[in-house]
Amino acid sequence: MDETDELLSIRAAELYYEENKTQDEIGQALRLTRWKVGRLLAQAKQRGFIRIEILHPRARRLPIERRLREERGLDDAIVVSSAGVSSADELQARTAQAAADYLTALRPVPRTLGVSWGRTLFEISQHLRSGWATGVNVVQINGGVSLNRRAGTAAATAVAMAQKGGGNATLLPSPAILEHLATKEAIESDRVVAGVIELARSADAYLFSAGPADHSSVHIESGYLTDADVDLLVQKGAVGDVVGRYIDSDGNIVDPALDARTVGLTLEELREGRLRIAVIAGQSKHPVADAVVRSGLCSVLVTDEATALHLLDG
Amino acid sequence: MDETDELLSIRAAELYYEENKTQDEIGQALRLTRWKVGRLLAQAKQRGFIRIEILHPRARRLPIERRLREERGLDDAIVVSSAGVSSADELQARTAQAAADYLTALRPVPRTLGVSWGRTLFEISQHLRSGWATGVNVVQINGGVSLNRRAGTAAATAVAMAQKGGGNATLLPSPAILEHLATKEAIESDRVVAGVIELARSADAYLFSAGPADHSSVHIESGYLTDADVDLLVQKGAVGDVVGRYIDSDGNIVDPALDARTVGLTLEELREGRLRIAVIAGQSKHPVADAVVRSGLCSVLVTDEATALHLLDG
DNA sequence: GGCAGTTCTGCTCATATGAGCAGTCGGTGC
DNA sequence: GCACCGACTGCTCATATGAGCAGAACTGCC
Repeated sequence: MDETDELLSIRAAELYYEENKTQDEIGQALRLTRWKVGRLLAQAKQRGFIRIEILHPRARRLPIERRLREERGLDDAIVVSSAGVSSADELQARTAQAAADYLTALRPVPRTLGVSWGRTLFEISQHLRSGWATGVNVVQINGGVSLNRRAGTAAATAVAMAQKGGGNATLLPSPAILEHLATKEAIESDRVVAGVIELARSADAYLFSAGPADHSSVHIESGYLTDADVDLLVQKGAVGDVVGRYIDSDGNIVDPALDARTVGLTLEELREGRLRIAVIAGQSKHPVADAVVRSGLCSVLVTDEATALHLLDG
Repeated sequence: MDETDELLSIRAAELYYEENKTQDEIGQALRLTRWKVGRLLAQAKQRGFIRIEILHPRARRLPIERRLREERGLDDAIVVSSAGVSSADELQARTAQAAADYLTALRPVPRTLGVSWGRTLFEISQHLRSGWATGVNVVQINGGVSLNRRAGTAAATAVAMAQKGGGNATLLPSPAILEHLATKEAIESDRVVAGVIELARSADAYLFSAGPADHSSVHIESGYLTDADVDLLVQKGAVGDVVGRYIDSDGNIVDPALDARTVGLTLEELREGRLRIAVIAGQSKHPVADAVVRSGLCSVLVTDEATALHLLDG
């Protein structure tokens, strides 16, 4: 296509998309046949001169979703558009909304849903509508957040999801990480705790997020780990955590001793679920998102456009 | 339109614009009739959820051009798109290119073109192609820039335009502003200078830019005015200069004494031209652009999208 | 200059889309 | 309970658009 044609295709595109003229009218204006105009428009599109964006908080990017399914072997992918997003919080909210939508539309409806906790999960629970399901029981799959100053976020998440879904919540009454292995083993052998974990193993679907391995981690905020602990994990290759367990970029446990003191489903147990929905958004989580997807921890990913593109160009 | 329909229209838009499905196929996917799909798409457009941008350095914004003509009484307006522009320089270049395109396409071809000088005009001269016209004579309409360190820019502008247009340049051999009124009158009574000005008065078209009234002014750079002079002009209400003459927001001369020492066409003489093309781009020139358009100094405006929108919401 | 391969052009025809209209539904006021 | 109004639905029909094709024009090569 020569320079003249390129310019003509821009003129044609202006008249077509901004002035809503027909290709025939454009032909008359530019002294071209309407077929030529059609071809110029096709070329303008094909060369990427025309950008069409859907500006809406609920807008998704279907082509990117398809690529994630095809190139990353996911069973499903939900990618929210970041067009017109001004803050990281807004992006997080959009992603949580999309996750809530996905859960609501899920067929068959899971009878038991295993969930982790954290800011993302809490937000999803808030975006779910009452009646999003009928009779969904929610069970926690990893140890809770009792030390957190916003106490009860973990419990509130599971309870809200269950209530709005017309079912019951089963909480895992245990810290996330114990100081001593013996304590952890004692807790897990407790009848109640063991029962919850057993229930969690049998869940129809898992819903979890992932945290970045940096000082903003909830484990630091909750007092389970110190800044120094996290620095050490990062040195060992940690990119983030999933259900409280720190993984490297291949999805392997970084620190087996620490992992042994962590209460809840192990990554192997998690991987045995047939439907494993990860919800991960935001720049800081790009590395964990990559690890989670590459290592097959999730079968379904809900994420934002930038994160999805990051996963695809790796 | 209720919430459900809004969401549906977004889903439909995704399938239509991103997946290139037909409205019929979308209907099957979403369990709607194809007419409903068509209506949803129409509403999505109408509510502004669909944004179509033309990404190209030569792209223009025709609807804004139309509004400028209709609401600001311009004979013509050229508005370059700022979609995908990263720097002020790039925007300036796009605008200059558009001005060059406009000149090239101008019919009837002017036999004599009166031009001012400055960065914008120089850039236009560089963007013009050899042979853009056949036999256009170019005449300077205001005093030159001999004190400038980049000496000869003003002359180079006029000469390049004339050469590429197959005609001759007539330069105005005079400073822009004289220190004493007597000197200015002496210069203007010089046979050569008087002849050039006479020629300028008879030009078929004028092409000029405008400068902001701030310390970045070319008059300061060229040594005709000091920082203090400009501060004083601003205090008196100056928003910028056109052909070397400082105007307020109504387009009136701010300082008649200074104006009397300025060589070249007066604003009244400029206004008598039938075709007066102003090329003004960039954030810092919004106030002058406003004054130029409101006071009818130009009949045609070449500008950028942001400046145009500024003119329209005043 | 002539020839083969390629691109470009203007067409026909099938399909996709938008305008306009009559029937239907759901709510409202009496 | 019923007549009325307005909004919505599914249609017909006219128009706009894209696919595909045959001939024209142009290119490089001998």
